Amino acid sequence: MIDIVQILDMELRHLRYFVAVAEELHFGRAAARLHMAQPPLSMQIRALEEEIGARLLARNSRSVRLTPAGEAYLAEAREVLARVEAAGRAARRIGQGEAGEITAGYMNPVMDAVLCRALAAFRQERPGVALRLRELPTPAQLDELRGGRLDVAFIRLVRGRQDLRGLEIRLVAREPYVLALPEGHPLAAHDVVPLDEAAAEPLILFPRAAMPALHEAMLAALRQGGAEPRIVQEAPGKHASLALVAAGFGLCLVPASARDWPRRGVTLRPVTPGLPVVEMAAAWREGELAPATRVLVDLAAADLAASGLASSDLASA
Amino acid sequence: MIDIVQILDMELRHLRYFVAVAEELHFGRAAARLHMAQPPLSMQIRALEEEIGARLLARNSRSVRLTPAGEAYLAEAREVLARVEAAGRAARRIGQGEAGEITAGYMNPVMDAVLCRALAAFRQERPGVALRLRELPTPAQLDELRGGRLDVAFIRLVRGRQDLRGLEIRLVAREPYVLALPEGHPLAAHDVVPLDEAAAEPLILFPRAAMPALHEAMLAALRQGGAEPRIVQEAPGKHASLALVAAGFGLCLVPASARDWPRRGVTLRPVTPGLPVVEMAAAWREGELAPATRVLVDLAAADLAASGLASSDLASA
DNA sequence: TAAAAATACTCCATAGGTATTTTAT
DNA sequence: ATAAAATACCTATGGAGTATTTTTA
Repeated sequence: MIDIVQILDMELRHLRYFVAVAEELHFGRAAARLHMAQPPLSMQIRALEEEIGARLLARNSRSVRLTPAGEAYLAEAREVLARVEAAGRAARRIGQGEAGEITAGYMNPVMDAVLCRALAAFRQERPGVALRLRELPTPAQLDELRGGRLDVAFIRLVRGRQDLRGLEIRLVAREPYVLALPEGHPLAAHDVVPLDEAAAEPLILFPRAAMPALHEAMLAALRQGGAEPRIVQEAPGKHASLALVAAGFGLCLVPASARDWPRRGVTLRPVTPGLPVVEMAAAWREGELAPATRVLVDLAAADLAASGLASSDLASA
Repeated sequence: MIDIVQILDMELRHLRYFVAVAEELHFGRAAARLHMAQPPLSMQIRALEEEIGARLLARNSRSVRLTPAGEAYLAEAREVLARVEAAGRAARRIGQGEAGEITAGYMNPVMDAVLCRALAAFRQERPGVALRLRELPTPAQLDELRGGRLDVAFIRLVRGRQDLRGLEIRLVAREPYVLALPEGHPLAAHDVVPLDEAAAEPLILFPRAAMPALHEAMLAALRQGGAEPRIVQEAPGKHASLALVAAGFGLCLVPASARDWPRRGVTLRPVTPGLPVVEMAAAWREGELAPATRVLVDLAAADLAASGLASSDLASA
C-alpha cells in the first residue's frame, strides 16, 4: 500500500462555517448563527481559502459577496454536508436493524414449515430491510455461512452429525411426519394411523442421496413393526410424491406442513409415534447476529415458542 | 432564518481515520499509515461510532472486520472525501481562471474589430473556461454589468457621455472609418481619398437611432468641407450598407475591420483625417476582474498594444 | 463616522503521545 | 505466550474568546 501523506487538513467545520457565511453574507451574523465569535470565524474562513488556494468570498468592510469559485464551492459544500449526515443516519439504521440487507439461506422444507410465515411477518415489521434468499442443501449453507456469504442459515438439524463449531443455532421448528393416503384408502378410517399398519403398505420415499441421515432414520422407524418396508417408488420431492400417492402407487410420509397445500385425491393422517421428527434451526456465526437478522430468527421461532415447547437455545455442538 | 443548532461535531478527520482502518483492518497499521499512534486512533473511531450511534467495526484483539453498517459507511466516507478534494481543486481552478464560466457582453462592431480574434486565442489559452456571449447595445451592457449578469462588457466608448462610475475600463481598439466605393468609382483612384471629396458624394449612413452620438459626430465631420452631406439612404447594418454601395446607390463609411470581409463590387479606401475614430473598451466592475476574464481582456487589447499605441488603462470617469 | 472585517493576545479543550492493562487465541 | 486493542494519564497544538485596530463607504 502506497503511503499517501494526507497534507490537507481541511475539516467539515470549515465547510459548515463557509456555508453559514455564504448564506448570511455577513461574518457577524454567521458567527451568531454558529454560536461563536466573529474573529475565529474570519480566521477559519481564511484558513479554508488558503487551503484551497482561491478566494471564496469577496469581502470589504461594507459587504460580503461570493466569488465564482465560492459559488461553485458552496454547492459542493452543501452537498458534502448533507451526504455526511445522510451517511451517518443510514449507517445507524443499518446498525439498529431498521435498514440494510440480510442474506438468508434455507433448506427447502424449512420454507414450508416456518419461513413462509416468518417472511411475511418480517416484511411488515422491517420494511426497510431487503431480504436476499438462497435455497441450498444444509452442508452448502454451513459453508456459505462460515464464508460470510450468508448472514443466517435455516437448516435441518441432525444432532451429532453436523460440525457446528463457531456457529450458534436456535431451534425454529420440530416437524412430525404425517401419512399421505389415496382418498378412500382403508387406513384413512383411523384418526391416527398405527405406524406398523402404514409400514406394511407399499411406500413412496425420497431418494437416499437427498438426505441420507433422514433416509436411514425413516427406514429404521418403519422396520420397528418387524417387516421390511416395501419402497415401490422413489420420488424427487414432496409434490411429486403426493402426485404418485393420488395415482395409487402407494402411501407416503410427508412433513406435516403439507397441510398447507392440500392436494386433490390425497388424504393426510397423523401416525402413532415412532417416526423421526425433523428439527429445523437457524444458524449464524458466533456473536454475529445482527439486530435485523435477530428479528427474522425470532419470527421464524415464534410458532415453536407459542406451541408451549421450551424454546431454549441449543448449545453449539 | 431558523436557528438550527449543529449538534454533530463529526469531522473529516473521523472519515479519514475510519477509511484507513477499514482498508487495513488493523488499528496499528492504520495508525502507522496515518502517522499517528494507535490509542488516539482507537479513540477517534470510537467517537465516530458514538456520534453515528452504530458500531462500524467489529473488533476483538485478533481481528478487525467491517459491520454491515461500516460497509455502507465506508463507501460514503470515500465518496465524501473524494468530493471534498475535488471541490477544492475545482474552486482553485476557477479562482485561478483555469476553469469556470465567463459571461461577456459585446457590441456588434467590437466583434469584428477585435473579439473574433481574441475569442480564438482565448479558446486556445483557456480551454477549461466556458464563454457565454451576449450581443447587446452599450447602455444595456452597462446595466447588465452592474447587475452582475455580465462579467465583462465590450462597449463603444463615448468619452464624457457615459456613466462609468463603479466600473473600470480598458481601451481595446481604436478603429478608423474607411470609405467604401463601388468598383471603378473615380475617387478610387486616390490612395487616400480627401475627406471633402468623399463628403460631396451621395452617402449611405446608419440610422441615427442606432448610435446617436456617433451619428452626430459623423455628420459634423462630413460638414467640415462646408457643404451639407447628402444622405441618400439609411441602412440598418454594415453588410446592408455595402450591398447598397455595390448596387451604386452611393458611398458609405464603414469601420476599417470591413477589410476582413471583402465584398465583390466594393472597393475600400482610407480617408484623410477628420472622421471620428471609434474607441472600444472592455469594462468590468471595479476590483472584480477575475483572472480568466483578465486574460480575455488582455487578448482583446493585444492588437492595440502591439500597434505601438500606449495601452495605458483609462481612469474610470 | 460608523459598521464590519481583520489583528493581537490569551486561554483551554481536546487531539495526539507514552505507558500500561486487558483480552482473546 | 503473544499480538493487538483498550485504558489511563499527560502534553501541547490550535480553535475560540476578548479587546483593539483597520478599512471604506
